Amino acid sequence: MRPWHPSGVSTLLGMADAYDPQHIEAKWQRRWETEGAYRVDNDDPRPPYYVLCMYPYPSGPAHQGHVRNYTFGDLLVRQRTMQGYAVLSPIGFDSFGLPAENAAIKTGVHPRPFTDARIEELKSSLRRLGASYDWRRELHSHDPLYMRWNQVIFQKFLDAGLAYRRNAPVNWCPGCQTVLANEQVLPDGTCERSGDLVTKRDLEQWFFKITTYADEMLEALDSLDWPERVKVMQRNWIGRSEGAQFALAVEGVDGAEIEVFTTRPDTAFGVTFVVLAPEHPLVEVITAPERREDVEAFVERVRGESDIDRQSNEGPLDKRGVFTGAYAVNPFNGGRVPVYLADYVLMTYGTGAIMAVPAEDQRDWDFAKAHGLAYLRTVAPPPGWEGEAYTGEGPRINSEWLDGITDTAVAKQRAIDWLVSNRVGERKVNYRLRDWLLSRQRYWGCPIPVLYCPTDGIVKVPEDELPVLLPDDVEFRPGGDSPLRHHPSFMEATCPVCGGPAQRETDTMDTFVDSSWYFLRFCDPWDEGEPVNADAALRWMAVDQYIGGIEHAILHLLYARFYTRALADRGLAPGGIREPFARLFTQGMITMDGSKMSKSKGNLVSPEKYFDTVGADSLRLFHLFVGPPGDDFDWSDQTDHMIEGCHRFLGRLWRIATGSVEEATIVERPPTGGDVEIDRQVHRLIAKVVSDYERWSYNTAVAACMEMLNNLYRYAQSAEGASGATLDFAVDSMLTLLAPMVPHITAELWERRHPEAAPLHAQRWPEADPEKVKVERTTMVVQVNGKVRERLSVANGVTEAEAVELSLGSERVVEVLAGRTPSKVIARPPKLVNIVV
RNA sequence: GCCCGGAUGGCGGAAUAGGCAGACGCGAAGGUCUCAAACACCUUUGGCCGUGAGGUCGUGCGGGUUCAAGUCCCGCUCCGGGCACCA
Repeated sequence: MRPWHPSGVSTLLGMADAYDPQHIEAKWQRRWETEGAYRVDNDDPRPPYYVLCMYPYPSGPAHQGHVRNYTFGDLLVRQRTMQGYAVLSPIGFDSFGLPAENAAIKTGVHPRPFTDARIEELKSSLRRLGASYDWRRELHSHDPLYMRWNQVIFQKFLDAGLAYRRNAPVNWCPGCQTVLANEQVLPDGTCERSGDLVTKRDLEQWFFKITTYADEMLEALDSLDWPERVKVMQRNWIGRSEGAQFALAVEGVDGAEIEVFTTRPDTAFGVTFVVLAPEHPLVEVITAPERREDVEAFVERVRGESDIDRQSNEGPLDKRGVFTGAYAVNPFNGGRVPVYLADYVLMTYGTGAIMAVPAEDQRDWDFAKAHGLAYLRTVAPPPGWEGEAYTGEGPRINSEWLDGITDTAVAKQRAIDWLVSNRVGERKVNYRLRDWLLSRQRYWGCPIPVLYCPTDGIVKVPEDELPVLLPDDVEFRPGGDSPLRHHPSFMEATCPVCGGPAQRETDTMDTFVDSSWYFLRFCDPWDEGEPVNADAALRWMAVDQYIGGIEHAILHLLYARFYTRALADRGLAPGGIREPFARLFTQGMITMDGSKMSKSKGNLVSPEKYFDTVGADSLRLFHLFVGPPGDDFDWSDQTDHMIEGCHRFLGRLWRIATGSVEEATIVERPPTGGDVEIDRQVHRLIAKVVSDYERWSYNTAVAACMEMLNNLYRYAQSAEGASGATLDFAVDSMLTLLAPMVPHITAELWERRHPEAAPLHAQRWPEADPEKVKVERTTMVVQVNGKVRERLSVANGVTEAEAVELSLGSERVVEVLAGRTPSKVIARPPKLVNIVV
């Protein structure tokens, strides 16, 4: 059916059925899937493009945050496909994790069927949204095959020393009944998941040596096309600091040396005391007998403090430290300085001991003051300085061979040179980043594939026995102790080395392990010989566009960067692949009354009811239109109205594309000025939408389409009527531009208009004719003293002289000037002339 | 404390390179169609003054640069995020 009556003047009311989103959305979803429209093979000849949204934790039907995330991703998939790329668009589910296990404890339903049901619900939502994936590549982290590779990789890391086990003070969440990585503890000392106060425990735990890559990951950040704030967060988290490390001998204690790390070796002549962390192993060795009682009481008190107490820099400083009675010798000048303990010195950073220079460090100053300790300036403050510690630039003093040097960098270098040549110290770089604690004392995760043998120690489960699966016949009890610890047939094993009885590891892996390499597996999820197929990875990696929430700025994104490198260096992925995600986009959160939507708050707004009423296209359009994709959006009473507004727009699109606009007049005629103007507007629209898509400005792209549609209605309803050819070109162009945003309605309308042509998703992305994008005439603003007084229509190529002449000659300007002579005229043809009097 | 980001009508937001502030949408008011409603459509919609033409003020606050500032500079306020005894 051709939409416009082919001859003469006609009114086309009631020629077509009304817009019925439910019907057409189901139809096209079915068709895309049976056709495999978004399947892509690894030998596809088109240029590759990899789009990935962070795979979701399956918590049931989608919420608005999912809708937003997957709409952005789907838009890009569809647009790049129309642009001629082979687009890899996989999806999977981050299906291990605590909520399923907590549900099991509460209801008795095993996590596996529980999780599988939630996955089906979420998949149904994604399908109803119209998101286009290569479903053949679907991946679940709890799939035995994926678990197997997870375990193989773990063992390779173990062989390489990248995974290791040690006893360490670790973060324990009483709510989750498990340990947490540092990254999972919020700044206020609570668990990022449960909100419970995290405590410290000494436990044997598994770690990944992420610190090996600290420097490389820090440096490579510069090369990533990521939001600057995410890069800043990662830089801070890695926390590189350069300095020196050296030892101070302890007076009267043979062999006892205190290693300190400092970023200011240039101030070492000003050391007036040394401070150890209360947990420092030397404390017992060096404490003087007469100080023992006080020191032990102090250590005991600090041990009982939570991390938060310890890190809150309140409380009187004289109570936060204690004298050990020992003295250390400063190698720089032989100075004898007292050794203190203080709770603010952390055993986990640097060497657990610091040299204190009160004159150049405010903390040390405060501590010195509270304990009546001396200070010695080694950097001369400027004249008239009345402050306390001075951390600025100035000439060195009281520092023997450093005296007179003003440049801090030079002084540091000299100090380090001195340390090295005298063999008392070295240059040293320290990081805030700690190794990644990956073991979890929970059931619903990937088992760590090792055994403990009384004779052979830690032994890998033989590869042909992998994966170590989770037993199903387990009992979930309140209190949260891992059911694996109460499952004899799981725990009892045979040592593959000696054949004797061994005990199986009952800890499972942090679920962030699963998500640290899934994007590599997607490249070839069928490979049965190795976790990552090298050819496929070389073809698709890195992910060209990764899309997800800002909440993963550190956790997931840092772990994935580590894993990619670690796999590459172990030969498990091509060595050239260092960075997993070339471009990252972090979309804003959907909030309600300013706080995050969540099941527990009961403020979820289900997308399902919109699918059932206005349809997925209207909801998608709303999420694209409502504001910049990177900004948060607060859901409110008004939101439904805005969604209806988007639905209204689609209704108008439907009517104009099916030729059922009231009082529209369509004519066949040689092009008039009005026809040409509409044609030019369409080309400008194409150019705008294309550039808006590239700069993540979907809201303005939608606005431009709405404006165009308004113009088309005015055009079609005008007295002169619309040219059928012009209108057809305009409508077809709009359908193409809108296809990535609202795929169902556009596909349906395209099919109705062009039943014999290829479907819309197989059409080429339009290109604007640069000649037609150019503007011929512009409205030039004429200002007098910076105030707009007149608008003149001028040719685009108007010269400066012409523009000035036109402006000064305009009736209105003459009137406003009222005889005054301009002192200055600024002309910026063809946009603006400003006359100054 | 340090580092990022932000503040524009009643609301969400636009202004991409210093050059027409408020695009587009929502809401509101009035109207057309209808027996009525729904749908749809039309008009108005930053404040103040003015019947009108028009004038004037206006982008968190105070200064500045410029012919011209939401945009640049200096100094603040408030909101959001990150880091924080890290030696």
